[in-house]
Order: sequence, then structure tokens, then C-alpha cells
Amino acid sequence: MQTALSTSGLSHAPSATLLREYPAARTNEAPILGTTRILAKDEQIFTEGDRAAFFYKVVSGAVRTSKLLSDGRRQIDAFHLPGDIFGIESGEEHRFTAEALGSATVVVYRRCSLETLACSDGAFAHQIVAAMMRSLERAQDHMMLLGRKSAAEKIATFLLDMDRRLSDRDHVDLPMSRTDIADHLGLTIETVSRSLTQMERQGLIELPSHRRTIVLANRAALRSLEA
Amino acid sequence: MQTALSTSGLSHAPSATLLREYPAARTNEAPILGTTRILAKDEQIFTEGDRAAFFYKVVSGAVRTSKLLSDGRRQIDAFHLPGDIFGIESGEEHRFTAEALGSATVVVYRRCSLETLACSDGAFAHQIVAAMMRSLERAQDHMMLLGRKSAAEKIATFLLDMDRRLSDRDHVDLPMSRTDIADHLGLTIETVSRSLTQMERQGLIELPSHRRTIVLANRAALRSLEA
DNA sequence: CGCCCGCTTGATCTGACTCAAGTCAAGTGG
DNA sequence: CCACTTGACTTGAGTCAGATCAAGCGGGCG
Repeated sequence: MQTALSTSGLSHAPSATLLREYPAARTNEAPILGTTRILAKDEQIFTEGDRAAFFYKVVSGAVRTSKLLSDGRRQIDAFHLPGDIFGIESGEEHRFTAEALGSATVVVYRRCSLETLACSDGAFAHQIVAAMMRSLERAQDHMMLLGRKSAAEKIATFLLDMDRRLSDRDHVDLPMSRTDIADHLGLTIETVSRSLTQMERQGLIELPSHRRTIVLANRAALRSLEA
Repeated sequence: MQTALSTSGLSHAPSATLLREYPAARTNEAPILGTTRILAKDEQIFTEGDRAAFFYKVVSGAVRTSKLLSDGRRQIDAFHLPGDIFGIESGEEHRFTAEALGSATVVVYRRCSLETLACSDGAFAHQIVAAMMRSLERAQDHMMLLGRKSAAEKIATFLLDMDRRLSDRDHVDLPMSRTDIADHLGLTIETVSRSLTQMERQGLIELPSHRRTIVLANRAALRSLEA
């Protein structure tokens, strides 16, 4: 598996760079090598209950990790954007399903057990632990949102978060459907739609195409709505 | 680094034993020493924004960690029971408030930075990482509960979880108030109360004293209610 | 060949109505 | 007295059903 010549200028992590060496063939940079995998829209990366032999880092596109209840109700715990690591488990099995939101590319790393991790190369271990901590912090903030915020507050928080993580200047191009947003925020698709429409009426946002581009016209007002 | 002769018989963790050496004076057992601290009911251990110089393990009693919204709405992210570790942060500040539920005892450990952690003693680091992973897994399961479960399902899940974690045979002695339960499950105190009353009417539980003792009369039915 | 048009499809939006959970205000009992 | 329960009423968000919008497809035709 030969790596493309140029991964030049691909700094996709907004925060600290994690695991720089995603091209598969770059040997000796880290104790664990990664191979890239290209995914089609909605392609499944792993399911709840799968043996957790690997973990992943998003290179391009976006990934959702979700859980299902027996009757089909779904909770999307997180959206993973370029630079984000997902699929780390302490047990033997994946506790989520991971699917590509659109077409996407991920790097696959062989799982290292927690024991191995702690003893292995410090810098590498540190990156993994940092990714875990970030997941934990996001999950904790999200519990506040799910348990205590109103629909409008949830949407405002979500939009500002997406803006921060993937803003193209003044607008956000969401990689996910309304259904995904609803299942992430603990709402229904109708409530998501109505909230967005109302925010547009109030001049907080613009929805130019009835699709996935959203212009944040008044970030300050959104922030005050966030609660 | 000498290991102690005897960390005799003090296994309070229901799961894998973590950090056995809480008595303060036992030197040289681990790279980080713990001193015990005794807390009164509702005493604050740290608040959101405090410098995160220490982390903690519950010895006896119970602790809640919570976040507040500007208008006072509260979300309790977790209850910590004997053996549980809380207060680990990746940043410089605590992101939660921690308070004792009743009178409680905790061991205080000096914080080690993530960098130090990764390089330090393998067994110790492993215990910390395992505690973080457990927090993450609990948070993830709790997001499913907060986002997608009904009031009855939330209560059933909560009761079974408490039963598992501190069951005294057939009944549970809850260490927290209805208000705490409500703020943990994303409900109001009235809804918690009504749900419990209804479960009693249906014969799923018994509330002998109108207080914090709950008899789980029909665990199987509770489990099917859990969704 | 390339364009237009009608049809289909998938996603989103909207309106009318329902209901689970919240709010407010008394009780109750340990 | 304080934590908890209960009842009466309200409401935010869900459900159901249908409309709208934007793409994509395929065939006929200039």
C-alpha cells in the first residue's frame, strides 16, 4: 500500500496535531502503523458488539458514532471531523456503531490494549489519552445539553460548536442530515426543522438553499440563546 | 519504588481494585500519595473553575459531580460510590462541582499531568486510565438515557444501576435526594416522585418508609421497562 | 447529440393535534 | 421543618400527515 506522494499541507486538526503519520507507508514514526480506508456515504466502519481490533482517525469527511435502543430509537453520541480519533475501547467490543456521514477517509490503527498503551512510547500514549479525555469532556458537556437544555438552546449550541469546528468563514456546511442532528440532540427531525426556521425568521441564521449550508448571521445572539 | 507489605483486605471497589493505598501515611507505595479527607453532608470538594490540583477516590459515602447553567439549571453527570475515582481533568481547571451527598470520606491524590501520567509507573497509570475509560463509558450510556429514554425508562435504568452498584441484598438505600435523582436523569422532582409511586402501584418496587429505601420487588419487570 | 419535460426520489418543511412531562400550589409525614 | 408526595392545570415537544423543494433519471424530439 503505497502512500500518495503528497499529503502536503493537510493540517486538518483544528486543535493540537494528533498522530501525524497517517500515510500508511511512513514507517518508524510511531509504534503503530495506520492504513487508510476510503468510505462511501453511510458505509459502516464497525457496529455495536464488533470485536474492537482497531481504532480510527478521520482524515476527510465526517463520521457518526451511535447506539440503538431495542425499539430503534437512536442516540448519536458524537460527530467526528478530520483530526478526531474514535473507536477506542477499554473492553473487547465496540460499544457503538460508526458510519461515514458522506464519503470519508479514515486511518485505521491496530488497537493497543490499555496495558500496552501505558507502557508504550510516551508521546504516542499521550496522544491516545488526550483523545480519550477530549471524548470524555465532550460527552460531559453533551449530557448538560441533553438533560437540561430546550430545543432552541440545543440547536444554538450545536450550530456554534459546528461553526467552531469546521467554519468556512461566515457559514457552516453541515456534513449531516436533519435526522442525524435530531438523533444527536435528543429531538425529532420536525423540531430541528421548526427551530431552524424560527431562527431564520428571527434573523439569527440564514438557510439559503433549504439544504445543509447555514449562515450564522448573528453569532452573539446565538451565544446568548445557548444558555 | 517499594511495594507495601500489606494493603490488607481493603477492597471497597466492586469492580477491579484501584489504587489500594489510600491510608495517607503509607509512603513509597505509589508515585503519588493520598491523604484522607472527611466531608460533611453537602460539603463542597471543589467547584467548576477551581484549579485542578488534586483528584479523588471515594472511600465511604457518596459524591455527586455536577454542572450549572447560568440560570441555575443543574445536571449531575455522575454519582461516585466507594471505590470510584473522580476529579481527573486534562486541563488546568475542574469542569464540575463535586459535593458530598451525605457524610463521606475521600482520599486526595496530587494531580499528575497527562504527560507525567503516560511516563510514570505502568500499573498506576493503568489504573488512572481505566478510571477515565469507565467515566467515559458511563457518560456515553447516560447520553442514551438522557436523549432517548422516557421518564419511566430513566427511573428503571437508574434503580437497576444503583442496585448493581450498592445493593444490600433485595433493597437499595439511596444516598441521594429526589432532587439529585431528577437532576441526574434530566427530569423534575415531581416526575421522579410520580414515577416511583406508579412503579409501586404496579408492584415493581416497594417504598416502605416514603424515604430513601427502595425494595426492588420485580427486577425482571424493571429490566424490561429499561428499554 | 443535447435539451427539455415529466416523473421519481429523498430530504426538508409545515400545520393540526396529542401527550408526556413540567409548573404551580397544597398537602403529608418522619 | 424539610423532603417528599399529590392534584390540577399548562405547555413544549412529539406524532401524524401532507406539502414543498431540489436532484437525478429517462425518453422523446429538434
